[in-house]
Amino acid sequence: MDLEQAKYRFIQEWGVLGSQWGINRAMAQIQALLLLSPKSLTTDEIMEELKMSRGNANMNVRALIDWGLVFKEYKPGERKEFFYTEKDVWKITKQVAAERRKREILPVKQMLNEMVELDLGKSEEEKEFMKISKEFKGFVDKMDGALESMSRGDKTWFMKVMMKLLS
Amino acid sequence: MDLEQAKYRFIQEWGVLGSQWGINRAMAQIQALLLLSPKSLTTDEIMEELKMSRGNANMNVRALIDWGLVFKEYKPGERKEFFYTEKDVWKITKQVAAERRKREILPVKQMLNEMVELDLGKSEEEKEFMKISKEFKGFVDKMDGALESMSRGDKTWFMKVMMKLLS
DNA sequence: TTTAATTTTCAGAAAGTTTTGAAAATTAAA
DNA sequence: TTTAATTTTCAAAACTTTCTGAAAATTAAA
Repeated sequence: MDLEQAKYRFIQEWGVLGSQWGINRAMAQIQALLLLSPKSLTTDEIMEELKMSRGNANMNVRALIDWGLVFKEYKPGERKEFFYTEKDVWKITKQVAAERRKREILPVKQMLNEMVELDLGKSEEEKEFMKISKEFKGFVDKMDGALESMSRGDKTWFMKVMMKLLS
Repeated sequence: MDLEQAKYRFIQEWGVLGSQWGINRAMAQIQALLLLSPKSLTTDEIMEELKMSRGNANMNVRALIDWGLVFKEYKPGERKEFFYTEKDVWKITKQVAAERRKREILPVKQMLNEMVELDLGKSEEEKEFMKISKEFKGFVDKMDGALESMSRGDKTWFMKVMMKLLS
């Protein structure tokens, strides 16, 4: 297997993983390409390497920038924009955790907060609803705390929350 | 907000969360419905409550059973099958972690194992490829170890692996 | 200023996923 | 055995997401 084949395999696999995690394939592939590239790349190079349209490349580079995973660079004498990615896998993880927390956990927390405030509990069904809502709220709050400390990079706090979560 | 509205909101929100995590909406909604129900439900009740077709209900109940999250029950004198779900949120989490690990992490681990075995390293690009592959392999292996101990329910081991991951 | 390079946007097309509904298969009661 | 209830399957339809490509907007060199 030569570099081209290996790169292709890496990028494909990363794309599949991304799509299973709610990150679109093109976005994951662009990130993989930038990860493997020792230098920053232009939109045209991304298009060429990944065989995708300008629109697609542009939109997904923007999305990666929004996620705080990719950065723009200007080179002296060059008109085009160059893109590079964060390569520290732990920083990437923290960044993704922070973003997903904001986008996904927060709405669920909000919903559960509304639920536990309700004054239901007459019927069997209502009792079950309140019970599950409370249990889930407790869990989601702890999980969120763990994620929050993780994205803050506070290891001690993270371990503490994890211990609580596990007990 | 009465029970019906609250239930509806809970189920909808759970469906959205599911779809962001690669679990399809119907599957997440069925799980939510069963979570909130104090008794086990038939396919017809699921269809009725969630306004979905028999085919869809059947397929997704099967999928939940495959994931080890839902169980079948036969009631004496009843012809129909009744379904109920695991309600312990921590057990659910472990189960999901175990399944996703099997389905998603394993292929990536395998790919990375192939990559680090390659004998590349002449050009700058090849060096970068090997470097990133090795770093990612290290990270994914540790993450996988954490997940594995989590799904085994081995808290001590989980904390140990997490400590390593964080340092 | 023009002009040319580059980036962004977005409507429509393509691709992918989910859902339906009805027919086929299975199961168990009569 | 029938017969009827129930579950499963799957082709086609509906829906959702992603992608393209060309036009519009922006940027900066000439």
